[in-house]
Amino acid sequence: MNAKVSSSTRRLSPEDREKQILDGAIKFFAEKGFSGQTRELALQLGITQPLLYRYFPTKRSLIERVFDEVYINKLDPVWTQALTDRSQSLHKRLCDFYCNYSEATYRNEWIRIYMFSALMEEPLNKHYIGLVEEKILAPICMELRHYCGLPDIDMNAIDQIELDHIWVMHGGLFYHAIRKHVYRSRVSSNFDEIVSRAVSTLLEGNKASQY
Amino acid sequence: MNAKVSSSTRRLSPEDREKQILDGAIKFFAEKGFSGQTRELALQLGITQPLLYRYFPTKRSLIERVFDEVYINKLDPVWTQALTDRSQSLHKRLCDFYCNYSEATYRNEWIRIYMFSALMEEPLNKHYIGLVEEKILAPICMELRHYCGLPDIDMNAIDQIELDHIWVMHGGLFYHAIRKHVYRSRVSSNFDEIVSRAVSTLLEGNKASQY
DNA sequence: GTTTTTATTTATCATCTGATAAACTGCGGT
DNA sequence: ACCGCAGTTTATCAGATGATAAATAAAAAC
Repeated sequence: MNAKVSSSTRRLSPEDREKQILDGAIKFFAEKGFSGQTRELALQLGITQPLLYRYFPTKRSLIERVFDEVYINKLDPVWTQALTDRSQSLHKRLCDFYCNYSEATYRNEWIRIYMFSALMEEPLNKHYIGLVEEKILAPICMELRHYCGLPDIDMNAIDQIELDHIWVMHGGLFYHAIRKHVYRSRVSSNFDEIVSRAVSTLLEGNKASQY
Repeated sequence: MNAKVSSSTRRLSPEDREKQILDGAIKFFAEKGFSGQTRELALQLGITQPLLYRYFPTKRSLIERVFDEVYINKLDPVWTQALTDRSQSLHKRLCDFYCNYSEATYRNEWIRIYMFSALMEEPLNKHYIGLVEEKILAPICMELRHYCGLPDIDMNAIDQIELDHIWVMHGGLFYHAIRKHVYRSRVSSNFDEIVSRAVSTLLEGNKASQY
């Protein structure tokens, strides 16, 4: 009558099983947070709980593999280089950048694990913030100055207020992803349009205001 | 030699003890999240764990009291009314509003508990978002239209794109608080200045771009 | 086809954790 | 000074939870 159900209890190669566990763990911890229990994760994977410990010595080690997997190479140097390529209009550069960037990072698992890890004081977060300020926000500050006809000065001279001003747009766009994946609100699906308006507002607003 | 240490084991009136537990629970859960343990909370309060259960029948009930305590009456109707008072400049109205609003809500416990509860799918969050859109963002949309010389139309006609555009500034300012209290980054302490710049950028940027 | 290897499961441990009951102790009333 | 009420603690339970060891079974080796 019931042929042995194909999927669940199949024997996998270690590589496949490890990958399956890791992928499942990403989804699982993104949903439940890191206090989610190993038994529930195993159930969701269709395996027994002790099998997890064949591939990962501790729950903590699995969580750290999750971090590695989710946050490696998501910030492509090509995008950040393109930010400073003045042969394109700044509007286009910023729109292109945020479309690429959001594609890679404004994803359900990425956003939720990021917020969980930040609340839990995981070092991951502080490291990433430093990267964002250095590779994205500071360059945007410089380009915005140039766009507004202000003198270029040394990168080091970018002060906290100026950085925080750019953070408002950057954070505002990031917050769109928070609303979608953390709050699970209904948000406009046309993110490109949101980006385009935010960028226009930033550029025209700053040109008009001239701090 | 050791006089009985004064503070810890003092007998309190039920009202005082309940308040002490509630206040302690707010700080505790804001820090550790709702998976924080009752024994650790009790230790932090300088009382024993079973005493918690004299004042709150379950851990869950304590958490719900924490929600009540942190989120009641933090959105003063006076502020939102002031948003639409056209005898003041829109710039001043928005700055005043965000200074008041941030004073009340961009606090460590508020922000952290809010993010924890959102990740945990607590209904608190969705309720609050609805309030923000209705009482804050939609009115701002209307005022911004007026400021840009666009025709006032029915509130219902505000579409998702328009709302999401305002969300970028609102979320960007909120994100400043996330950076401070969740990421624990160094942020500029002069929040009024950040608000003023963000508001100017929004107003001038939209006037210049005219969607 | 038998043996060997190893992926997977069953059974189990030690500790943690929310919750309860009984014992204890400080304070007010008489 | 004694008694009784009520705030607090000690002792403890039952189920949960991360982790381990032994048993099982499926694939590989011969």
